[in-house]
Parts: sequence; structure tokens; C-alpha cells
Amino acid sequence: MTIGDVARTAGVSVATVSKVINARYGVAAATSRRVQDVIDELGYESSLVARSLRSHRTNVIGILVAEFEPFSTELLKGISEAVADTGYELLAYSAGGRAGREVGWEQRSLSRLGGTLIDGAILVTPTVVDPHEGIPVVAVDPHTGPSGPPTVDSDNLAGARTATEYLLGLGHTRIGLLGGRPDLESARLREEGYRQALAAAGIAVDPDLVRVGGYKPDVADQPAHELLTLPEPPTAVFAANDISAIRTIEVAQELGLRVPEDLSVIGFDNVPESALCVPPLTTIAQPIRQMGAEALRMLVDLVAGVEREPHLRLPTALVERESCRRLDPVAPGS
Amino acid sequence: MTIGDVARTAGVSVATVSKVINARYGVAAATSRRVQDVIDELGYESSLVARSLRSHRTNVIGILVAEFEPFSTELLKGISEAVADTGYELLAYSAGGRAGREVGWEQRSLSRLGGTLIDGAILVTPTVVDPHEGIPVVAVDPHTGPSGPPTVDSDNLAGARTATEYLLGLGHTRIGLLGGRPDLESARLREEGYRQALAAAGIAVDPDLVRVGGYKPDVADQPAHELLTLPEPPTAVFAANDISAIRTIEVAQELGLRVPEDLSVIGFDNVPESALCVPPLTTIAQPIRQMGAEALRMLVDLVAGVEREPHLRLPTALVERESCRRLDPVAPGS
DNA sequence: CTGTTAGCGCTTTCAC
DNA sequence: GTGAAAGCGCTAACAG
Repeated sequence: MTIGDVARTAGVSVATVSKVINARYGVAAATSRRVQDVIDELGYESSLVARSLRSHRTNVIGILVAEFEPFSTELLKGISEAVADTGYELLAYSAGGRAGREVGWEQRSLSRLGGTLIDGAILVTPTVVDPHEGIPVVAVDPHTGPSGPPTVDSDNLAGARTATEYLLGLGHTRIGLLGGRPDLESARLREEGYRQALAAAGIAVDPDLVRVGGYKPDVADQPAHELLTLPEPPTAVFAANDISAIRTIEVAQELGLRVPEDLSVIGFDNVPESALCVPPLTTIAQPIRQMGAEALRMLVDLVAGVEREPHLRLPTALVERESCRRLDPVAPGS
Repeated sequence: MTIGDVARTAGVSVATVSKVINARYGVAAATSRRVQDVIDELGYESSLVARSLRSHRTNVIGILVAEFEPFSTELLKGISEAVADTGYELLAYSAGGRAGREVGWEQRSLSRLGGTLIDGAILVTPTVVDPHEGIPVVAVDPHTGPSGPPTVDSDNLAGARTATEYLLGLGHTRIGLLGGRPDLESARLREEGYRQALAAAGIAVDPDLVRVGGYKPDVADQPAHELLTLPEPPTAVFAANDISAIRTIEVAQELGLRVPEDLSVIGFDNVPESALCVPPLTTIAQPIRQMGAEALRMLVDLVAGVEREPHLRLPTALVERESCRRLDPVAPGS
């Protein structure tokens, strides 16, 4: 079913059908109606692909992700809510599982779709972003600094400091850090916040207590295990994201440790999964859905050529649940 | 940056570049290497759009949704996990906010993308599905019966019966039903399960207690309010999905009712949001991620031409949290 | 007002 | 082994 079928059925040329579809001037009312009737009758819808190849305006916004995991899907919900009245449609593209390992998925996806299919793109946690893209781009939680494309992120530094101070306030001094993807600026800032809070409390960072996690359950597995089987293990762990925090809790439990009695764990992100975990995870909340909504608004403005402040940073907040506990004032035997 | 640019830089024709990209025979090793070098150097990626228009095989699976809400995004997570080793990429398409109201978004999206962009599609809670599509289609939680395309769903009837029996077991007899989208078979089955459980307990259904909710918070608002302000209100409500269950709890709280002390509420789906609600929602779990994974596997087989049982029904299970409570044996004053 | 024509970027015969 | 040419479904000049 193509525009040609419609044209033939209506007894006009494809050009005329195209004009009717796109509400261009220069079509007689009678012709227009007849064509419209045929379109309705046949249930014809123009191919987004063919149209985009030619016209370079599609009314579709792309969301480019490495994978559909809790963070990106949460963002998607926020974007979806915000898109409602804009007239845009949404196309979320994941370069398949391979992308997790393969760097440069952002550029690849952008090249594959950017030329024609989408009018603008939201890049979710991209590592590298070529500043001179063909289409407007907004990056959420990117690696880039203030240069590069417009960005939306949250206050990772303050959030990490809050997390660490919270643990400190609970009497913990041996606090482990399970870091995030090293290629992400947010992960770097979270580690920095951890170090700042410790320094402010006059506690030296024990290098043994600092591990690189990642952002996937299986990647967090080994470093979490190492951390918890140390000769002098931490009494609390700050994991740089909820997924690795949840995995840390599971590893602790496999090791016979009770959370929070024997080990306190705090995460970062506040993805819905953090509430489903047993015990429910105490974490630093990012306003993920709001970040998505803001990224979309920013991008829509960009596509429309509206000037905007190019960087938006949203606040984080502590969400207390049940995975952290005050350290007993005197450890038995000490 | 097009294939033409690569061809010019490498000093060959576009046809040759195309052959190199697609690993076709008939290219000299030296030429192939030279072209490959240019591709790498320029960072060229072929346009999915242009390629798909011509070749009709893209290695991309489409997931067509009305909206990115908790159910569809949960499904997306399951699909994303399952796609990892298949070599397919994922393209989730939402017809924008308008779709919620507009019926037929499934057909429209399918027509727009199906011709060329995607090799197969997973339709999420579609209402109408034209059986003779151009590409393989799997429907998740569809309206259709056993005819129509292959489907994946959960045992809605048994789940609804379980939910109602659970409330009955807690001593409730005035149990309200906040139904789901009337155009969904799953909603019909959930109501049916409710009726069956009540009948089995020898309780007549009070028509006042049966309301049509929908699947969006604001749609559930009014019927929930009506239900709770009845002269003789229910002591428990079975909402046909978590989103309207959560909204019911909020409405109850606005009305000064405590949940679960004054009102028990049970949902259906077990989306992550149900655990975040206050109090955490007792609900009937569908294995949503697994449903997504199975739908993907089914579709991949379909695309590959493998024969399969066309309908898969997964079991549901009660998840007890804190929104339901045993009814006091004797109501005060009665 | 309407139809013819020329591409968009790519793949695919089919000559050379 | 390589390139010229046709065409996927559509839109955008331009003639008629």
C-alpha cells in the first residue's frame, strides 16, 4: 500500500495525493475530498521512511539509548508525559545489547537516524558527543563538560556528599565506594563528593575501600564481593547507582551479611527498582522523569530555534528507606 | 556524510562502497581495505532510512506503544534483555500523547514503519490488529481472542479471581471493582474473575460497586471518587491495574480515609510504581519483563520462519504488601 | 489546478 | 572486479 495505490484508485497523480496529505495549496476542494475519501477507505498511511528521506522534517524526536534499563526507561516516562501536547512523536532507539560494550554507539545511532528520520535527539548518558551534529541534540547525564551540546543532569556532587555525610552521621567511618562507569562525568563527580565528605570529616580515604563498579548488575558483582571480603571490611557502602547498590545487597546476603544490621548500603538514582529491593534501598534521588521532561522541552525549543540556557542542573535528595542503620557505638571486642 | 562522500574519497563508485559495507562478493581485497579505511577515517555510518527503503531487511525490531508508561517500559526492559544476543536492534515508537485518545494508533504506526524500517513488530496492548500485515507481528496483552496474530499475555482471569478471593478471605464482602480500559480483553477478563470469585462465595454483585476506570491516573479519578462516596461504600476495592489502584489510594486519602485501616485496595500488574506507593500496594503480579522477553523470542522466530505455538499465557501471582487488611469482625454500631 | 520530472541515500541487477 | 543505471516511496520544483 503506497501513495501510488491511492493515486491510481483516486484517478490522480501521486503529486496530487502528496499535496492533499500535506495540506498544500493548489488542489481543488472536490479533488481533495475525493483523494481524502480514498485514503480513509484504504486506510493508507504514508511511510515515515520514504517521507523523511525526501523532506527532512518528520515531527519525530529520537531518544538514543545504549539499552532500555531502569534509568533510561524512567527518563522515557518523563519524556513521554512532556511530549503530549507538542505534536511530536517519539522514537526510542537502542543499538542492541552490543552497545553496552561498544563505545561510540551514540555517534553510530545518530548517524543512522539523524540524517533524516528524526528532527532532534536526546542522548542518554553518552560518552562522546560530536559537537557539530546535523540535528539538534540534548544530552542527559553526559560525559562532556560545559562545552559540547546542551545538557540536563542533576547535582551529582552534592548528592554524593549528602550520601556520604548521611553514612557518616550514622556513625560509619569505614565507608566503601562502589564507583560507577568510569567514562561518565556523573560517576567521577559522585566519587569526588564521597572524597569531599570524607575529607571534611577528617577521614582519610582508604584506597582499598574504593572500587570501580559499573552500571550493570554483573559488573558490580566482583568489586562488591572484593569489598565485602576485605580483611577489614567496610561497615557501609555507597554505591554510585541503585543497580550496583542492589547487587551489593545481594552479594552481602550471599555472604551471610545482614543488611542493614551488618552492613549499610546507600545507592544513587532512586529508580523504582530501589523500592522493590529487600530491604528497600536508601538512596539519593535524581528527579529522573523531570530530567526527561526538561530535556524534551529543551530539545523542542532547540528545533524551533528558540534560545535557551544550554545547561540545566536539577537537585538531588536523600530518600531514607531501610538499607542503612546507625553503627553500634562500640563494636564488640574493641 | 553519505555513501557518495565515501566513494569520492576512496576513488571508487558508490556501488563498490555498498558492496564493501554489505560484505558482498566481487570486490578486490585491496579495494575493500582502502574503502574500509576511508569509512573508518570518516566515521561513516549508512543511513538506516535510505538502506531500509531499498533493501527491506534492517535487523531492527519495532515495539509499538501508545505511550511510554509503567507497563510498556517494563516490557521494554524485558525485551531489551532478551535481544542482547540476537543481533537485532530495537526501535520503540510512540505515536505521541494523542494516541491515548485516538484509536487505531497500532495500524497507523505499523503502516508508517512496517513497510520498510522494521523487520517485525511487538504491539503493546493493541485494540485492533489487522491480521494480514506486511511484517510479522506479536501482540502483548491484546484485545483479540485466539484468532489474530500471535500473542503473549498473562492469566488475567485467574489473577483477578485470586485478588478477589484474597479480599474475601480478609473478611470483605462489599468489594468495589474499578475496571480497566473497556477495549482490552484483559480488562474484561479481570472483571469476569471478580464476578466469578464473588459468585463462588455466594455474594451478589452490587452494580453500584462496579465502575469503569481506565488506565491513566486522571481517568481513574472520578470513578474512584464515586465509589468511595457511595452511601454504603465498599470496604475494599479491586482496581484492574496498579495505576488506577494507586490513584484510588490517593483519592481515599484525600477523602480522609486511611488505607488499609478504612479501606483495602488491591491492584493488578505489579509495576515498580506499586512498591513506591504509600502504603505499598498489594497487587497481582504479571511477569511483565518475562512477557516482553517471550514476545521478542516469539517474534524473532517468526521473522526467521520458525513454527511456534502462537499463544503464550504466563501465570500471575499475589504480591502481598500493605494496602489490604483484615476487616474487623464486627463493625462498630452494627 | 494538475501532472511530469528530478532527486533524497542506498542496494542491486547487469554491462563492461 | 567495477561502475552505470534503475528504483524503493515520497516531496518539491516546475510546466502545462
